[in-house]
Amino acid sequence: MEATLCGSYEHSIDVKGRMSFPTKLRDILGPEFYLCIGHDDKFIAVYSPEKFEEYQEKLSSIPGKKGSDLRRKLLSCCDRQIPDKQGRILIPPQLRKHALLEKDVVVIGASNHAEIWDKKLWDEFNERVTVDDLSDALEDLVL
Amino acid sequence: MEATLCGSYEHSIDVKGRMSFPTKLRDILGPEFYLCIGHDDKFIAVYSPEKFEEYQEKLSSIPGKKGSDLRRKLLSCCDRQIPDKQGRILIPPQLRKHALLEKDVVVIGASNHAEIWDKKLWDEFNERVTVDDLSDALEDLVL
DNA sequence: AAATTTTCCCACTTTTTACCACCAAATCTG
DNA sequence: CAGATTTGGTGGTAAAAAGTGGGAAAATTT
Repeated sequence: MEATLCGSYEHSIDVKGRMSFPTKLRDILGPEFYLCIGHDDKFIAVYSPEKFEEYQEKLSSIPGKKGSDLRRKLLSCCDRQIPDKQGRILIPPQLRKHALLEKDVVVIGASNHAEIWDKKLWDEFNERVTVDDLSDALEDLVL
Repeated sequence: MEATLCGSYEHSIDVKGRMSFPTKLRDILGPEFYLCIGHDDKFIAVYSPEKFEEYQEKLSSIPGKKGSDLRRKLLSCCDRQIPDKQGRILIPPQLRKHALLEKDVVVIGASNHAEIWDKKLWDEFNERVTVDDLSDALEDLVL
């Protein structure tokens, strides 16, 4: 079993559109990974090649017009990234726009994938979603 | 069956954010462990890699937006720690904030995990919760 | 072919991490 | 019971790694 992606890391996008990707997450994800549209909020989802493969297969299994529209929409934004020697990646403009990334960003680990958030939006998320609010869901979680 | 984590140990966090982790608990937990948000009070929960794995899998099983919010919220704060040669670990700022850790802390063993409390909060807990108050739950407990 | 954009790499700065040495407390031994 | 030894805890320093800015080379476009 591969290690779990976790933790949060603050970085910033420079004038060239580059951002350094957290070393600890890179160590787990491997030398290359895929940037995709995040589904249930405004962020960029980061998958290892294996996870990306799974993602794609799931997409392919959706039938009809809805399926092909979805594939078009989602896959057209995906981008394979190989960090440079300094561990930086380039954020494509469409994804940057989708996730509303300005300058300061937060990268978080979320078990099988990572997520890139604009810092402001992440701070808002953290204010909006508190551990107390989720406590009912947490009751079953005690080890 | 591995040994039970128990006892309480007073330590303090130095200017660098380091604290020495009790030797007796380290001997049981092993060479590395995970720091996570404590759920039902203000503290840091400490899990062995195996327990953390379980924790993560339980989290992954929660469906829907609530599930992904929960994973985001909780896993973004988790941190894998390997104590240095002196047995010290580094407390990440978010977790320190969550558990309201100032300088003096108490580490307690709680069977399958450990907990890091701010000393003040732990003292308050001990005043608030007495064995007498819990006596009804204790009746079935006689060996 | 010139200019602009993109990619890759170098070097400096800052942060992090690992190690070393000292101090205190507890334990052991004569 | 007292000195000695070992073990655990703390502060500080040095080395390593990560992060950032900038510049040169390659590729692309006009």
